[in-house]
Amino acid sequence: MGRSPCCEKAHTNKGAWTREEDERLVAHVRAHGEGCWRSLPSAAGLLRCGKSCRLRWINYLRPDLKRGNFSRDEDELIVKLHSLLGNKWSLIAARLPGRTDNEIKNYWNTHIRRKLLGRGIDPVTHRPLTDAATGAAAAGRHLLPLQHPQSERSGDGVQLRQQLPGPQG
DNA sequence: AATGTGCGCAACCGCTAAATG
DNA sequence: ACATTTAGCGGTTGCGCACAT
Repeated sequence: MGRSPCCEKAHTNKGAWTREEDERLVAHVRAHGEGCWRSLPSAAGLLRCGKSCRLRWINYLRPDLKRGNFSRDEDELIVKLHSLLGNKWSLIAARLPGRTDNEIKNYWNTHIRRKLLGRGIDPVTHRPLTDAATGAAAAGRHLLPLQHPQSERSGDGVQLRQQLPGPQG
């Protein structure tokens, strides 16, 4: 049958990573590369799920991460890309070197989304909010999810790449 | 100074497409 | 062709900190 299980269900740590765990993960990836996440935990001596290791590496430990505040250019680029791609954070992150999809997603939800709402712009459609929608947004209710036709999962925004700006730097 | 509240970030959860036997 | 697992993605949650009361 298929592959062997992803990770041992028992004896896996959860929650915040310790410094020692980080060091083990970094050392292992440096030595062996970002290969098979499934076998990485045992090979690196970590009591973590491979999925957790991958997330930790991509979002926090990768050496090419910028970290720190988003520049105004990055801010504007995220808004522009989001208007074209919708919540395709990985695609947006691919256009922002040194930034991760998780980081951009967090930044969007905590900063940009609020900023757009403050300007009376719907963060989903990037269009001016109607009075009714404004009321709903102000009340913190769920707006109807609006699919960006170009950003359907199947299409993956491939066609869009022609109209998108190139990677920064 | 103590308590309450909101925000930001890291990590987890659940799902899907792709890969594998 | 099918069943099963992996890798990756997006949504959500929970903790810790800063600020307000």
